[in-house]
Amino acid sequence: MFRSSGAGIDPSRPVYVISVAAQLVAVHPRTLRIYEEAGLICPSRTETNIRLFSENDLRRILWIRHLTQDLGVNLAGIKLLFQLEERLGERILERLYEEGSKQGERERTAAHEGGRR
Amino acid sequence: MFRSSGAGIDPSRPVYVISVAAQLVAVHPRTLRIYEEAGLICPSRTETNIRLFSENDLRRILWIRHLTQDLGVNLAGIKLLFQLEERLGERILERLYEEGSKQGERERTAAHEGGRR
DNA sequence: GGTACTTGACAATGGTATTGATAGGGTTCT
DNA sequence: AGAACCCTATCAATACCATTGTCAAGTACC
Repeated sequence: MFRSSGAGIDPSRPVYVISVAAQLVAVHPRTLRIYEEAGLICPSRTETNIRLFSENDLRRILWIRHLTQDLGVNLAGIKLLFQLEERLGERILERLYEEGSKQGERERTAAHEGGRR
Repeated sequence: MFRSSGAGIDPSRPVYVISVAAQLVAVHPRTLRIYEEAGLICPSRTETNIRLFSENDLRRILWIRHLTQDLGVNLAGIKLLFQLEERLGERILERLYEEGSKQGERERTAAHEGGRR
């Protein structure tokens, strides 16, 4: 049962070069390089130094986008959150996501576009 | 029943008006009001609506200053961290503080075990 | 009554996030 | 080989955020 989402079954497998990855998450390639400089993502590299992003990388990037665009957190804050998550060894951010989503629904039952890509 | 002298035996007791509190933490009173608007602090009020800050409030403010000035986290990120701490019911931020302070002194102890409970 | 507090508004300064363009050079594919 | 993409690095424009500052009209405390 393989998903239609282009998933090559292994979400940690590096497959997308930066231009493709940037399109998939709808940001500028420049932005992805900035995220990497900030230590928020760490895409694989080919032997010739070309970045390759996995599905996990993309999910992490979408997380960053959610935190920056929807919640207004800056990159320093996100880095701290990621460090925290690593230290605690928990998916603390998922709770925040749920709560964040609930906050959005609370005011009105917005017709909310579930998964976009 | 008098608590012995003024040093603030009860850290939750609201005692400082905004001008004094601002001096104690070396910020502008305007900044403290902004923190309150952002939901980062919640000082007590007198019956006539005057803000009164406790020692705990001051400690929290110093925390905010550390996160913003030293780590570059913005208020949205701090709010998220505080919410997170509340949800988890732990002093997760203290670990970050220790790690933040250790950043200058580490390189020595390779093992980063630490007392996890 | 004078000093300090309240909220609210407006603004200046400096920093961040994002996108964009550019330059010089390497990689991949046809 | 050539086209198209990648690399790093730099400069810049836009828009927003954080902090400080002030000014106004109103209330509280001594």
